[in-house]
Amino acid sequence: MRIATWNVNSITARLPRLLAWLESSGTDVLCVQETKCTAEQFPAAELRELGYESAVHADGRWNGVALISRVGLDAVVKGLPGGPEYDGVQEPRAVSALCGPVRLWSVYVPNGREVGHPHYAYKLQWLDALRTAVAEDAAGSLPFAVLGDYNIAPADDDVWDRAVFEGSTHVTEPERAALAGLRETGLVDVVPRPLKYDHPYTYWDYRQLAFPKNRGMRIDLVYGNQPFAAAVKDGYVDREERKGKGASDHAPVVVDLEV
DNA sequence: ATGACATTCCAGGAATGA
Repeated sequence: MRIATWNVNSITARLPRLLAWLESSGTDVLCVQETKCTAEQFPAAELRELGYESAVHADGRWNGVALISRVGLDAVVKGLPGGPEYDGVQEPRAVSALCGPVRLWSVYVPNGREVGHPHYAYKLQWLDALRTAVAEDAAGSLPFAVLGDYNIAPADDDVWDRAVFEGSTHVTEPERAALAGLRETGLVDVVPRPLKYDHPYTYWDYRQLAFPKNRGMRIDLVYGNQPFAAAVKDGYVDREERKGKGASDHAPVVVDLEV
């Protein structure tokens, strides 16, 4: 069973690439972030033609998450239970479902903008709510994983130049402590292998030739519980999908399971 | 360097991203 997570940066803009990639990669379940569409605009019909069902949690131009599966999509949960509000609304940043033998979450963790910004406090609150929401399944005996754009580089080695990120979000101690808190529930960081160079970066800025210079970050993560991690046979970052015109600024992270 | 680049909504420019 092949599962993957990919921040597509607009599923509408990425649709031709998404459909082609689903077929060429043979992905069974894809966790999507930043759909940037309403639920009505989501391309469920095009995906159904390829044999995939969709669970969508989206409300407009920002955020939006989905699960796309051809191996079942049951017991769908939309939204983060107990999640905080930003500017009075619960943004669509989490969706969960049972996909065949494994329960998966697709999450889009708030960016945080700047250290000290209200969005940064919101990011930490959101991660705390995520920990509470997944704790029971994380400690359970069924395979379970939380995949998505965490907007945090777990270690200094996960950014191309630590000095460049000094004092900015994505690398601060409180953000990394929130990730450690998630791991304390029983989740482990399933680190993919890079297909080129020596760091499994998953994001490269569109500007200043960041991708060809491999100035990237590893911020798209697969956090699985012990039964999930034990079933992992392989994992890699599909950097080929970051190439060329019309690419997202994130590459898919692919994980193969033997379940 | 109030940037770069891409996307959305909406009609030139703001908002967001990391």
